[in-house]
Amino acid sequence: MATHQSAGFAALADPTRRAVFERLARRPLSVQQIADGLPVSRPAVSQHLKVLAAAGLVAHDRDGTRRVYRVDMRGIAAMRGYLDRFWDHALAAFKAAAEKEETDA
Amino acid sequence: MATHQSAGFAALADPTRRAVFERLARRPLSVQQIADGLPVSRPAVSQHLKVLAAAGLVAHDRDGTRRVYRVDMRGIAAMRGYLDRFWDHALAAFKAAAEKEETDA
DNA sequence: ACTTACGGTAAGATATCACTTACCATCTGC
DNA sequence: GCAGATGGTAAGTGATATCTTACCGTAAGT
Repeated sequence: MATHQSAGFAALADPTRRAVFERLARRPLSVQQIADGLPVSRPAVSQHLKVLAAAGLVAHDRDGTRRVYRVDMRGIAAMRGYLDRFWDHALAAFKAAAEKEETDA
Repeated sequence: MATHQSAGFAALADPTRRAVFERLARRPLSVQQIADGLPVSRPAVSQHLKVLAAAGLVAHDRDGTRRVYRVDMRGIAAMRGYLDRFWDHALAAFKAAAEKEETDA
């Protein structure tokens, strides 16, 4: 999973798909409800949800024929973990460089 | 910048480009050095670096005719900030749901 | 059983992306 | 000034992504 990061970043790279994700973050919605709020067709929304689900960023519950989608924390956690690694590393390198600068001066 | 998140996610969505970024995280490298360690041509690396730079994920210093690229913390910070918003929100919603579940039971 | 609402999937068109080779500009050292 | 090294950019190509319409399956209500 740690080597599979493409899915998450690719999922949030598309503006329409990120809009879907952001709306689900506000509150769970059905497919139709998402489509109503966006300038794309319902099948397009279904396809976006498929990509988001594959990245672990959304999940859904059934309610009759409806599917209520919601954000899935696991995907967010994976992406945060990936970025945190580089953040920590870059921060450590920055601090080391700053201290070296100070010692040299 | 906060509404311009596509650049960062799109930049890290491509496996080759993410490989470039990860190598720069280990240590600063010239364009040629990056290309030597990857199965793509040097111009391809230049193009990837352009995308990463536009997303604020890398920067470079001059050393004669060479350009030594390094990671730029600002881009990482922006992406972390974006994800953290959703993380905090999802975590709060999860806790609220868990407590409600407990109250109902 | 029939109708309606909901939503996933297929097929196809257009746009965008990542890569290549070719070319050009800049800086260094002789 | 010349030669070599370094790297950005242009043009073209093949692959991929996103969208559309059309179609099909499933669940609920009458």
